[in-house]
Amino acid sequence: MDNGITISDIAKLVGVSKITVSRALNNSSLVSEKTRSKIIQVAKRLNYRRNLIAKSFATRRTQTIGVIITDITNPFFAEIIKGIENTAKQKEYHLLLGISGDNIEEEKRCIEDLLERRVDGILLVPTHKKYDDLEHLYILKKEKVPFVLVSRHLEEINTDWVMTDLRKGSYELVKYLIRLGHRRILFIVGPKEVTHSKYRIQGYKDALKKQIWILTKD
Amino acid sequence: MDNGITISDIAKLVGVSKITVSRALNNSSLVSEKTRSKIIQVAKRLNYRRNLIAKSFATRRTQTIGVIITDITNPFFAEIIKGIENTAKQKEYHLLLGISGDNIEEEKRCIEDLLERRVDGILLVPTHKKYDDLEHLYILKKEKVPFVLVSRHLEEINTDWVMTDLRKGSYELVKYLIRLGHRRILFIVGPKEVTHSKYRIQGYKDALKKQIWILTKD
DNA sequence: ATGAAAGCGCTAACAA
DNA sequence: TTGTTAGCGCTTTCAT
Repeated sequence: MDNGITISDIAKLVGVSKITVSRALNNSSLVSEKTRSKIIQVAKRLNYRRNLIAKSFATRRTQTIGVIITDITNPFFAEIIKGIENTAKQKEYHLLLGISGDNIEEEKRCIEDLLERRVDGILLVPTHKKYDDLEHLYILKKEKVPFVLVSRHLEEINTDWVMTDLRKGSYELVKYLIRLGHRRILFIVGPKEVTHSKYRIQGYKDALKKQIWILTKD
Repeated sequence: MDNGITISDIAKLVGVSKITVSRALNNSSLVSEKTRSKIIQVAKRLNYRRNLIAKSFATRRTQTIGVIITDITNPFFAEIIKGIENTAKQKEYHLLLGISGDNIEEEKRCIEDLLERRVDGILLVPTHKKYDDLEHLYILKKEKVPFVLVSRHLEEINTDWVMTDLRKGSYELVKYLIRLGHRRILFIVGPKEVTHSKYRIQGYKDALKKQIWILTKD
């Protein structure tokens, strides 16, 4: 599976210690340019490939962030993943993917999995189903796992979150229709106990309240 | 980040050796039921969580498969990811995600990343752009990394691959139109140097050759 | 600028 | 059934 070359092999060939090889390969300033270039040269010749598992084990950091979404088939989330992956890549981070299927039990399992795998942090799109069991999120807080909620915000959990401005979105939408001259606007939303729906309805109402639009046309 | 509990802690508390704890937690039959239940009980009490990094390091297996796709925004690939994740989960495997952006250099980088992270295998949707530099795939072969090509097949690389039957697909498509009575059928495909297009054109021609359809109607 | 020793948390191989 | 020893490949700490 791997070619089996480790820093020890390089160290022997170059005639230095493992740690010097490690330093050279990690751009530490504690290595002379001469030894560094020698080391890098040998590393290339042997097709050395760092073992990130060993590194993670030693440093206790995985350079990995776990991403849990409800449904990758939803273009909205696909787009989000794309964005995450893009900036993660720039920071040399990797993505461990979990799909909850919008199911609370599965969501919990995903989180446990990611913790076992020692991700450095978690991005979570929580289930949209109503649930009162927030234990898994409290665990994240308690164990100081950095995490941010995506696309849904839970009042009870004090953590960072990102979300589209739904209220403003539907406000703009309705405003647009009003400007076109429409007066009787039917607004169809999802289940009204879901916060998303509430925000949207709010925006709808906002717009209706300002029927002023009809007159001003900007 | 983690709660810091290791099998050593459990071992001390229960009064057994680490390896016994390890065995108990891994459902080995080399532990008496009595000790096992004691161990599991203590593990639960301490909120023990296995360190999969340490395990991977020791066993040299990560239980992770790398998936490289060109574009997650494409519903076709999103659907594929969903399927992969679904069966991976059942086998207690995890997905490390790479997005190549349909770019050969990025594809190479993704592969190198996954190898550094010591994935157990790779599923690759290769770039659809024409390229002659297959070095990275040869490396996979040489180092015996299990990998399978998805949605594109490269003649030069002797490996497993999965793909939709494009030829049959467009054959069915055209056959359908013919049966409806259409005679002059325009067929629009992508760049014709892409194998995908070739297959589709082939299916188109297949159908035209059998204009028999018109008569038989099944 | 370089190195020696220890350790990260687990499992493999061998004993008992 | 249980334990001992060693080791996975790297980094950390402390010397030199």
